[in-house]
Amino acid sequence: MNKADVYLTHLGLSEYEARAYTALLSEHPLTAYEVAKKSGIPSSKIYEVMRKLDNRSMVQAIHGERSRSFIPVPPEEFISNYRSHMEESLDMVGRELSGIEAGMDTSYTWHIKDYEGLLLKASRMIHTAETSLIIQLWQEEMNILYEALENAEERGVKIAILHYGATNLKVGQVYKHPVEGSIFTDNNSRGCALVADSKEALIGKISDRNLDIIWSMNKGFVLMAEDYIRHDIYFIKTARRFAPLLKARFGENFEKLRDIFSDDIPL
Amino acid sequence: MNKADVYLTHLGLSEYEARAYTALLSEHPLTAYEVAKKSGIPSSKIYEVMRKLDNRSMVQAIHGERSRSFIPVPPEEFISNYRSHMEESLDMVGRELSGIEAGMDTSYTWHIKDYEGLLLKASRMIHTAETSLIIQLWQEEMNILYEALENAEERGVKIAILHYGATNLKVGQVYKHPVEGSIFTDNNSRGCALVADSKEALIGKISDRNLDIIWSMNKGFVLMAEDYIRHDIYFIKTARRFAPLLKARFGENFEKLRDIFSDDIPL
DNA sequence: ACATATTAACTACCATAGTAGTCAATATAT
DNA sequence: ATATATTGACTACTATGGTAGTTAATATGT
Repeated sequence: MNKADVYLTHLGLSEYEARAYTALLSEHPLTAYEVAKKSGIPSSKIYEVMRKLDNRSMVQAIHGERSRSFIPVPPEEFISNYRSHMEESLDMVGRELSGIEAGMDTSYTWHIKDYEGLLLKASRMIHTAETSLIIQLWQEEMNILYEALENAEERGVKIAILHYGATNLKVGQVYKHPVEGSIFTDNNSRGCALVADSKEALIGKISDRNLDIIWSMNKGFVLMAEDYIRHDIYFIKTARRFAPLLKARFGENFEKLRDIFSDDIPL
Repeated sequence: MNKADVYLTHLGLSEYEARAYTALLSEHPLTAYEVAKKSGIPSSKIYEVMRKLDNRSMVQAIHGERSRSFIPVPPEEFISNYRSHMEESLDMVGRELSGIEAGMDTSYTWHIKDYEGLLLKASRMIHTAETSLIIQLWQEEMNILYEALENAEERGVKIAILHYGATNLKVGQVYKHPVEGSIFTDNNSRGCALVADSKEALIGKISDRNLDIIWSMNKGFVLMAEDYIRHDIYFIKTARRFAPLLKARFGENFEKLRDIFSDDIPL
């Protein structure tokens, strides 16, 4: 099974169906038997498989004198059909579920287990944000979410980013964190925090193969997360502005001052 | 199983999974056992079902003192996640298949069996048209395809429509066919023809429960279909312009003149 | 030419996995 | 003790992948 077939099975085709379709795409018209040979599908199975593909309107039988051959729908057409089916179903699900749904939950926490889940949640938050986004991220995640952020900014969402690592971000108000000495450089893990519209927050830690992310709309949690990022930003602004002075007064170790200044984060 | 559940199964959930999810949506948090009661799922199955929903990240277990309860992901989030998965798969399929695909087929004819297939094919043609669309449709299909046509016109596609039945279309150049006496009013069936970019054509007949539609990129076929519609349009224009004169000369029956005038269809 | 392979088209049967459904067998709680 | 909660064992149905076998046409060899 090649890559294309794998993805086709993701779309609901059986392995044989996928293989028959891709085989037919690469050369057509072919008789069922020829498709079997080309695809490695047991020739005994091929008729059933072609019948199913025909029912899905993915192939079309053309009748000759004594043989029946098949041609495939062009992939773009299959894709476009599939998409419109999907959108319709999603639409209906949305419509129906909105009727069922009880008042949204604002107190529980959601524990995200995998990296993909994290990115999905973060994307969704950025996409649905209406007024503000406060974000603390590292390069890796930032790269993935960057486009969504540009998009949000265009919509008029105010964005503040506390960025760890090299940066030349062109979106929102960016504060570069002096990575050295941060709690987040310990043991191969990096932090990650995101607050949208002061309504929902995601916060957690990404280790090499280990995720520990929490999302919630719980008001206390959101407030905490927001302040957590905000304070770090204040600290940076403070440090940036008063570094020489502070160093002179307190030595190199002036982190305790991080929450003294709390005036002008643009939100 | 209610409507929502049916649509959820279309998206790949099992019946139990769908029922458990919707039950949980309508009230949460609930323990597995409570979900079973509420949804009518055998309580012996509910733990397995909840585990699956958990794996799909559609529900989240929250642990209390002595009981484990569940909360659902908000439907919008489920839908948004599902969609992004789908789009990704479709994207990959498109990418992979474009490598496989042999040169597109221009000689075979495609026989469309069901009304849905017709609409899908027609929509796709309208959406991918680049320069021109010549269309002959009745009210029913026109209503469904209208939006796609507006869209095409905005893209700069030239559109000529031969429309059967009452019309106040605001898209393209519209010719209203004097339905009375047309071959298409016979025995409860109506015609249907569509040519895009002079490259692909769809033509056929829609009876009450019977479809007989052919699509092809075969050059002869396309030419034929295009002329077929065009001639009908010429006839209308002719009739419209010279009706009194013609009637005076040939009587009421002047249909044979339909292909004398062939000057100014705007394509 | 006649027997023997090979190809083509198609049916039948089996094993496995997932889902729906039933029936106990235990825990745990009040 | 009795309602509540959880697990396990087992049946039935269906979809899928896989193997075997049947029949007819087409080639091939001597």
